[in-house]
Amino acid sequence: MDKTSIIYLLTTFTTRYRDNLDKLMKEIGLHGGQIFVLNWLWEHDGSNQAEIVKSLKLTAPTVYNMVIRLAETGFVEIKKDEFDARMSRIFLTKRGIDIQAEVVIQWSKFERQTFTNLTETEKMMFSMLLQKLIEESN
Amino acid sequence: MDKTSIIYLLTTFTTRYRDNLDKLMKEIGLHGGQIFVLNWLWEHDGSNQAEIVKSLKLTAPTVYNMVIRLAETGFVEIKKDEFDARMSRIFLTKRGIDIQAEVVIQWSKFERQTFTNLTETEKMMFSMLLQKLIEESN
DNA sequence: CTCATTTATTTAGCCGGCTAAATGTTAAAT
DNA sequence: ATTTAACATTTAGCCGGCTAAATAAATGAG
Repeated sequence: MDKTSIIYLLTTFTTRYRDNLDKLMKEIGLHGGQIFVLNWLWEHDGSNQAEIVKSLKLTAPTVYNMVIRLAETGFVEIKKDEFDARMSRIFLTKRGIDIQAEVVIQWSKFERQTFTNLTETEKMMFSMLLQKLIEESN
Repeated sequence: MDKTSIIYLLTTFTTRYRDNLDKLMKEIGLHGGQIFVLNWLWEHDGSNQAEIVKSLKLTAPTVYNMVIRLAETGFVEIKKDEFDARMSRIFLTKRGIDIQAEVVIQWSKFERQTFTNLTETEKMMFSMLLQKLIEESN
């Protein structure tokens, strides 16, 4: 349980990581989590919340809040489905579409910044290990 | 920006990771973040908040809230410092001391569970890469 | 000694996670 | 046709992060 333990390292890293993501996205008027919702919508405009929940492996209330905030800031619009009154569909606004270019820039800036200290080989190794770590928790 | 991107993997993993930690610690009546505060106090009983902030690399309000909650649930006690009225010192209660044994058990259970899919070599590799990743962000 | 600065904590408010439980709607079973 | 089950969303409330700004107390400069 000392500070060089892998759990300690991981916890420190994950906190820092999310914070850095947030800071970079804040520069273009977005919050850290929102880009994943947008990223899904860029390929699946008009999704309902349930699809986003499934795709991002988050819970309904989490996605609900993110969608609401994206709507409040004008990146998406929420419309009731005409056939199924239970669900609503999320549509990108012009702003939601246009922001993609900026997100791509920040995204790659973030990736570069996060992995500066790693060689390309190390990065691939890290990616491979992450995949193994994720697989298990399914 | 596709789903196999390393940023995606990392975000998925970090979310899952924190959630798993929380679930395991909940079993013994603690929240995920609290064990790091306790872990510091087990070695530095009577610290003030500022020391915890520095040690865990978090912000003052974050630590403040965690300490308050630990006090509310009876793991620590907060006492005003006799010489410096600005600060208070955090002392472990009997409960705060006794919980250590259980935390150690959950901690190692968590580590085992998180890294089941990795060989010992891979785990060391992962740890080494993490250290590199953390160093940079200082 | 006084006043400005630093230090330690607290308050208020936001985001991204979560669980539990309430609504409302649709689909399925009998 | 009615009742039950499943589904999609919403509400309420909590934790762990954060920033910005308010207190309050101690320290340092002159």
